[in-house]
Amino acid sequence: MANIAQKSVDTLKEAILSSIEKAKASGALADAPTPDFIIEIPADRKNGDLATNVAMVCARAFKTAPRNIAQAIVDNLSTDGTYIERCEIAGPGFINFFLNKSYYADVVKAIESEKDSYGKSSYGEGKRILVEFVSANPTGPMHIGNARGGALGDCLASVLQTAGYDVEREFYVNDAGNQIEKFKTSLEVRYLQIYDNTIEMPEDAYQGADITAHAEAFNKLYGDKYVNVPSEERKQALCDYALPINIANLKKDLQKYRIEYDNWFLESSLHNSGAVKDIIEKLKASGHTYYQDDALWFKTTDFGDDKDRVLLRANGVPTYLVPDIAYHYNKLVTRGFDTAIDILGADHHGYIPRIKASMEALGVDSNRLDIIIMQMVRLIKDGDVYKLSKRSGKAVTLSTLIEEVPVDAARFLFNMREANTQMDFDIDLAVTEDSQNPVYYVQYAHARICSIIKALESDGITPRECTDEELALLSAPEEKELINHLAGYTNEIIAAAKDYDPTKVTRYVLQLAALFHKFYNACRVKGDNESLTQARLNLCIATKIVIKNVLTMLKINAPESM
RNA sequence: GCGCCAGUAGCUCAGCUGGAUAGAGCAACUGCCUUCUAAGCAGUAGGUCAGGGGUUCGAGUCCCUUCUGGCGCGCCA
Repeated sequence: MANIAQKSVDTLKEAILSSIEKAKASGALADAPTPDFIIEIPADRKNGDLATNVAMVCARAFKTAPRNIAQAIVDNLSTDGTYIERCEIAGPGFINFFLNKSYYADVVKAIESEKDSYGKSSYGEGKRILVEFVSANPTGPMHIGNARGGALGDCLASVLQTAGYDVEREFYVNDAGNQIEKFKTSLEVRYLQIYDNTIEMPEDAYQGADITAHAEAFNKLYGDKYVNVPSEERKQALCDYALPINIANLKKDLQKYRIEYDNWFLESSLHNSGAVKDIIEKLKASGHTYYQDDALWFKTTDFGDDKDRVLLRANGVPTYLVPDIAYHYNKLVTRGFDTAIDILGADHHGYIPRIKASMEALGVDSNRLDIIIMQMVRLIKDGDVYKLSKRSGKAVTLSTLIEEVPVDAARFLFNMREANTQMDFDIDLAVTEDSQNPVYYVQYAHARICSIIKALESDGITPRECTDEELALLSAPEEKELINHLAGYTNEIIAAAKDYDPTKVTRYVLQLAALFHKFYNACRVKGDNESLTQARLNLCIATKIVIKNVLTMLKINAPESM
């Protein structure tokens, strides 16, 4: 798990620090504490491969002009043990550093020796993280927002795994509570309507065609057997029939979308085990509850929420909040995950303070619960907006989406936009098989590399290990930039894990593909110089490994030919 | 009214804890295949970073304010 890019920064930082100490000892710099400074990769390569602002941030502490400090640091700098070839002072006092040839050689060698593992790190220290995402109601099909949440959640889980966390993926099945009651009532009405068409469907019931289909299928199996039994018995029979089918369909659709969960956690299990009742007692014991108007209230205002929330209605029935609290308690305490991540739609953002308050009341550090809010998606087709409405019954479902759009494209496009920005998903773009579609741009780079390797092979040129001197031949700007970008992969994964933002990785691989295409056009692999050909071939292979690793992580195909 | 998210090129969006001349892609225009995949590359053009204040060596980035858009503000989930 070599991270050459990080090593180049770390060794440089040490060298700078000891240079400053040397300068202080000789009196060239004032003997004051050194403030924290950064080493960054400049946007413009003319400003070096690495640059530091150390001289500027020290100006005040050392009471010296930045450029003079920079000069003192450079004068005392020893680059032994670093990847630095030379440096220069520029602008208001930046020190710019240029990497030496062994840096580039080491990067290529590290990728080729680590192969599938390149990019992995131990950043997460094996901490256990539970990522809960989609968790769509089992009362109906999933919609387009679930497609975004699915792609983001699944890829976030993969990123965290790659960064060294112990990750589990989970789907929370709301198979209890009010939604299910509504589901039962809707099924009942549709079933009874088969025998008596004067019965009316309540306005707030599920109007979708899937409910009617369930009722008809149920009727085929049982006929009028459940027409003249008590309502409760009828509803239960209908639900026992339809709910498992719905859950199976959720699983099937998500599998097609390449999402496999470690756990399907049933809300009903929390009721059956008594966990829901327990949690009410625990909350009462915490002293943050009170009775008013016959209802039991949770004083979330004690924890900064803007109003208190009802736990038990006046009729004694718990609100959704109670099983939800029990569920999160189960994640963080019963099962002992270090961190739990929920991915929720923007319409649930008001929910964050109350659920965090509940953890605090129960003595659980609410920082262990991270909630990612995902803004809404609009579906665009033929330049028009497809309005999403679960009510209308003509909502665009996840399964329709992946019938129309290749899964590769859907997963890639949903992973291009950060979760907290609104997004338009353009169906026409997703099905386009040309350069407008970014997923093909990346896949094309991979296929192109495979093709080069094959072409060389048929000319009798097979890849072999290169010496450092041979790899040092990779000195064209296009080659250096490509290698630099390859070197940054591990840190990119770590940054994505740190920010819970898998979309960084998508943009990373897009940039990688662009740099490869530039390299391809500027530098011919096959040539008269055998050493150079081999060095470039090795660079191609390293690039191929990284593209493949990213796409595999995102569960997108990396085709050998296109 | 209050809260959350956003406003950057014609369009879709990057811009990491403040750093050097604000970047990509698409669309438009001009070039590049007798040699490894032209689903590619090179170049041109395109900007008051929504408006206004402030903080400092330095602000797209931080603070205040106004405007615009999305989403919330239930004993629904």
